[in-house]
Amino acid sequence: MGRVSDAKVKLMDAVLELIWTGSYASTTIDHICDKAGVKKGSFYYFFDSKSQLAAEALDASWQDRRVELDRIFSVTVPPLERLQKYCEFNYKVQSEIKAQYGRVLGCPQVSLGCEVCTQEDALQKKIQSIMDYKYKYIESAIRDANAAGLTQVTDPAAMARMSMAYIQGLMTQARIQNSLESLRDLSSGLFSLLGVKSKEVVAA
Amino acid sequence: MGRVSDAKVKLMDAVLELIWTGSYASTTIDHICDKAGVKKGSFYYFFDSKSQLAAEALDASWQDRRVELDRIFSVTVPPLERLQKYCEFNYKVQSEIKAQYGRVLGCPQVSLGCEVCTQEDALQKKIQSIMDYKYKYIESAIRDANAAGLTQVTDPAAMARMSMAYIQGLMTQARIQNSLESLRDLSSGLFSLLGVKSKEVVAA
DNA sequence: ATAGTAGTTGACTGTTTAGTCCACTATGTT
DNA sequence: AACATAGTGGACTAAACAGTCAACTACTAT
Repeated sequence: MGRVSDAKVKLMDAVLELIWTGSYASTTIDHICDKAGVKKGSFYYFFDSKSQLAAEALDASWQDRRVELDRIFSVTVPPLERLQKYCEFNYKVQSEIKAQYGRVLGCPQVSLGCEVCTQEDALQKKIQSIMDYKYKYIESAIRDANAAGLTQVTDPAAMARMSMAYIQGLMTQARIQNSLESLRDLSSGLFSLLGVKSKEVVAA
Repeated sequence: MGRVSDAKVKLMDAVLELIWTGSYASTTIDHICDKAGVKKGSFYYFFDSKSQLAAEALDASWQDRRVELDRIFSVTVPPLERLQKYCEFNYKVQSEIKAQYGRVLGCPQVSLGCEVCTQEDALQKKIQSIMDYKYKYIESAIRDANAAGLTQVTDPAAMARMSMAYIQGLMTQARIQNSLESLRDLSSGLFSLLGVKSKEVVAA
């Protein structure tokens, strides 16, 4: 009953794009509404604040991304190949983003998390929980690689965080430098970190 | 001639602290002036804009940091020990920051660079140039390690960037999680990345 | 001691911002 | 057809914001 609307979706799309191509604090509610083609009255009809919108948008976007990660990290794929594919996937995403926006934009969780962690508690917690999911993909792949005798990682959880730090670090570099170069060969560093020789990876 | 002033220094200190503990865009000129105990008229007497102030402050702060890095990366120190000391230094700095502010704040260049790179060109270039200096310390240590037969890194420049990505990635994680934990053992991952066995490091 | 100058002050402008409010409109349901 | 209701529009307020300016003050070189 009543009229139907896609304003909510439009606002969520707009806020993500504005934050990613710019920053959280520089993204105003007016900008979001302009970009979404939605009036402020409608904004406040659906959301209480920018941070609530951002949190919901982040969550929705993560639900989409999750599907792709589940495919990449399928347990039917050999563990080191999962990591290899994940590196390639990151490169692919950033290439497409650069083609679309003319800029490498890096990891949205890192950029946003880094900016708001001291100021927006609810958002920070949302980002933290998304990151925790991401660690689990890597951690599980490492455990499986250990089980297959491909690695001898003593603390897979800690190594998963290190691995993500390495990947996210290069993604952040890529954003700051606006260059895809350092992302081309993401996996070789990752495998060094895991103590895997390149030959073993090719074999796997 | 005329009266003397420390307002410029106070403004530079204030802007760095506000950006680091918060973010660039959320730091207003009024906030900076309040924190520095300086009136806005004086701000505009010394600086044209927030971005100019930030760039000068960043540069001044880098000149201080440089002295410490020159000591840590002294060529009289064995190359792998330099890297070890650099990791320990990063941990020490973040510990002190956490003791002072109640938060881990990570690397200021990364946080700021990540936030402003799509919006503030002059600032972005300043940050880029500081980062380029940082890469050189690592790169040189890697070359020296190669020469000493401690590593066999084929592209020291690329590996320096990877190494910094790893360190900065963990620093960013530490900021987002507000935890020093992942920084405790920064060096072991770094040495894995470089293909060095821990025993060789201890020996060095 | 005083003149010239570097630096300070606070009041001022206009703009952007978040957030409110309510009359209005479109749509599914009966 | 008309009612109930989900969603819209736009005008409004108050606060925060960047930036300006001219009168003022304190210092130092002579």
